[in-house]
Amino acid sequence: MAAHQANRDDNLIEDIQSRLDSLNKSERKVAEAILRDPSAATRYSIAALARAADVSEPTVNRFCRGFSATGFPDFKIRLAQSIATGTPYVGQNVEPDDTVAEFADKIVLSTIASLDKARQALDPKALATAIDYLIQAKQINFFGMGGSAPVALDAQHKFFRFNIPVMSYDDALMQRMVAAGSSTGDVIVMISYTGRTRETVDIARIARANGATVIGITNPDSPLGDACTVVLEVTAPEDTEVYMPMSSRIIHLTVIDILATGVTLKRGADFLGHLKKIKESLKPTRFPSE
Amino acid sequence: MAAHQANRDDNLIEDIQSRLDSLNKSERKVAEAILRDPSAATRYSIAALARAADVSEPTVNRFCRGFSATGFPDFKIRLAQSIATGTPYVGQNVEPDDTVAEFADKIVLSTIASLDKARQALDPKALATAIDYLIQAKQINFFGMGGSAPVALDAQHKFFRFNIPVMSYDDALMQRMVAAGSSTGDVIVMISYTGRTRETVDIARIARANGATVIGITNPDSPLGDACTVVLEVTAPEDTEVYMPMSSRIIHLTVIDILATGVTLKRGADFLGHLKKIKESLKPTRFPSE
DNA sequence: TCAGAATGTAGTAGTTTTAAATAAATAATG
DNA sequence: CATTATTTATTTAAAACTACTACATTCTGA
Repeated sequence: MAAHQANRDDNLIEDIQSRLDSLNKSERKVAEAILRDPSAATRYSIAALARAADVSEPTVNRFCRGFSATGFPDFKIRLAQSIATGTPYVGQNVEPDDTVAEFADKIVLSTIASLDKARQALDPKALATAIDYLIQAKQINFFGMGGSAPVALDAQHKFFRFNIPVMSYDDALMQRMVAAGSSTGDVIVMISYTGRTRETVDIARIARANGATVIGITNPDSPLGDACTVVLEVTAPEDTEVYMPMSSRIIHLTVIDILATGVTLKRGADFLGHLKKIKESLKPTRFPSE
Repeated sequence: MAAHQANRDDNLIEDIQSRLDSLNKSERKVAEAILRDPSAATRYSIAALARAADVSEPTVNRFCRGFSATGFPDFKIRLAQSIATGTPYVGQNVEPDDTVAEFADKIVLSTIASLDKARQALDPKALATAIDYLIQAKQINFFGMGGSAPVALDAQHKFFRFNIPVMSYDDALMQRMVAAGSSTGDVIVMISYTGRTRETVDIARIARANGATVIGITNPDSPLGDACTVVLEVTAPEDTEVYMPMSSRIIHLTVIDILATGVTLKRGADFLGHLKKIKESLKPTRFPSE
């Protein structure tokens, strides 16, 4: 039952952009006027927007209905909602001559936007299944290579506090060895943005052949996705322009947070005491909080 | 008349909550009606909201102006904007009996909220300074202990692609040794959530005594903050209830992204070719993207 | 030229805002 | 302590504005 309910708060601005081609002359003028400065558009009256787009008021109204709003005010509300998440810099990439303040904003906002997308795409059922496996695990291993290695390490840190044997590996050889030596009751969490690294897929297959449970934090339509027991799909943004993984890792980390929280909750309240003890063990190493 | 002002894109819902006490009877009724279901409030007309709050229309209008809106429609827009970021679960923590879907949403939304806060708090000037130091660095070292170790590792991965000698250390002893062996032209980036770990502060002092530049990604009002050449302040949320660092790491990573992007941009366009080459070198290890 | 779609005009219904009037609350005075 | 004055809060009612509907006009392509 994937059945993710009605994409209520889907991003309106992106919607407008993607439908730009299929609009007729006047409506495109409206679309362009809005995209020129979306946040200003939320403050316009229908008359003001009509003037800005150089069309008549009913055209604006028709445009709004075209995006399944009941009318102009409703459209403005939806536009406003999509702005907070949907970035003031409408899906704009970092430009070479941006100021520091500008590109810093762009980066943070695009990260926020991808988190929001991930939120809508995450499947609670798959998460619940993954959490169940983790709770019952005899031993947990996090595998991540390259850019995903830090994510795996982070997961290790988090789960270490749970008193379960947990390790992370960033090296294909070690991963292969661990996978080969695994058995029923072991859980291996594989973190990969593309899900297309050959080694990774091999390793997942080996682990499963040995009876281990493999949880994938990756793209669901990938060879790795197919090889996993459960896939936590992370259809992350493309990150195409910049040649570095950016938001994907952050989404992966957030998924780790969710898993860790799920385990904590399911373990029950007494367990919180254990976490507190660990936290307090760190106190002597710190300066007092003035 | 309260001296509240110009908190432009500060979270309106939080604002309303925090000012609840300082409102008079009727206006509080309005506030409560809105908080009862903020997203419904965005769809109400002034008459409907007045009825829901059991007051007259002008009262609602005055209420809106009290929150520095020009009127009711403007207020609704701002409310709508703050809903996207400002979480449906208005500042709520994860509860033991939340469903998976619920707490997953809460975690993602609170992460989004802290990113947005961080965005407003980040100082572009400090960022620019840090980027300048990084560009001129002979060598870069990222130091992070415990929960910040993965962040340091991630930074190493990112900066490795820049062709600068870069390392990361998660171990206090190694950090101390590297700091002791550092000299002018070396840049050390210290990542710490609290900025109060004794060791960390020591290490920063040693490094500076040797002429190295120390960039701190940490709390600015901390001993570590004082010991740094530049501080990138990250007044992260408290994460108090759950005994694990959550959003703080993510903000740290985002700051790393910003620094890396800044370095890329300042290095100029020809440098993008270099990044592309690295990316392409990974192709043979992958399954084709069908 | 004509059908059909697209766009615009003008009037109407609906909503918000303003301004003046009333009610409530607080302070001051006998 | 009661009564009145004064301020503050709230509403009623009218004015201003905004968005919507129905119809007229203008385009477009056959």
